[in-house]
Amino acid sequence: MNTSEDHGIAVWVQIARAHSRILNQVEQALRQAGLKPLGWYDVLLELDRAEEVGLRPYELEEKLLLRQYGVSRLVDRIEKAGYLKRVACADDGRGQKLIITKRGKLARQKMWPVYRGVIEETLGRKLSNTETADLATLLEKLTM
Amino acid sequence: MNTSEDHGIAVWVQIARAHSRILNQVEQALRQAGLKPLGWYDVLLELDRAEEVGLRPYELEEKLLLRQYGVSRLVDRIEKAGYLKRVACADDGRGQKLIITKRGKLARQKMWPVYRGVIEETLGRKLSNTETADLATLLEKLTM
DNA sequence: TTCATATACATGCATTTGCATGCATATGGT
DNA sequence: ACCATATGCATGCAAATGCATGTATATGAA
Repeated sequence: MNTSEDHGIAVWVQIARAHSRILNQVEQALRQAGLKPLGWYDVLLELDRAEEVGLRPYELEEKLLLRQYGVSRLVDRIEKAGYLKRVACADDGRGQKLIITKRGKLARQKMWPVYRGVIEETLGRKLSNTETADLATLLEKLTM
Repeated sequence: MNTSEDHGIAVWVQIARAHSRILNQVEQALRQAGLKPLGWYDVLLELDRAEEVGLRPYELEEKLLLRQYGVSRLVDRIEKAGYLKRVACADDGRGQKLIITKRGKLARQKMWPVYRGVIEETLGRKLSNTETADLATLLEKLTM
């Protein structure tokens, strides 16, 4: 009931507001550019980083904080678009490797400037470089 | 392409991660307690603050950053649960006033300690009081 | 080896969301 | 008063999501 605890709620409320605003802007910009939703970008980025080795669905789940069934079906859609391929996993008969395709890399490359543009514009308008850096530091502590 | 811009993306990524984690925790806690989702709380809080005067749906839309159809249907559900009533608007034939009921107030009161508990625990574990206050200040600048 | 349990992933079904559109009243110009 | 346009809210339909459960392989203990 003291001051610091009240700040806790304030932090959460602001996180939720910031998240909502920024996400809306990004999704709208992607949509207007005829591109895929942000979730696709996240997956493609991780797969791109993983190179030809690929990632297991459960790894994606952990990295992106998604639910198991969420990954399963998101991957379905991205696969149908031809942006990734599912390959049976050599050392685990239950599993599979997700590997980005050429077209997937292309798609991610097209999304990046739109995505980045919105973020920089949104944040740049509101915060100085120092404030942005400070904010990043504090948020990292929070999500560690 | 400079350092400050990279922080911008970092800030966004951390906001998204923090949001995801915290929201999951809150929703899970509410669910386990047999309570309604967080969206219901937000609506009930605003209506509670508005007292017997109530709020127009479009005001809720602005306050909570929801879409028009989102409000329309969320209000449908909350109304069906008996937590609010829709009243034709006196000075605008198109509109209506949303007014919280006794049961709605009760429902919000039950949700609050669960909600608050998760937030305080989640944030308290990771940040000092000073850091929490600083974070609140920076985020407020961002969402202003 | 055999069995119990855990892990990886998929899926049926209900609920929620997004998008586009519809309907009714309000408002401002003529 | 009349019309064009704007505002407030609802809703049909398709897509996405949540939850529970199913199937198959893996792992470890006996």
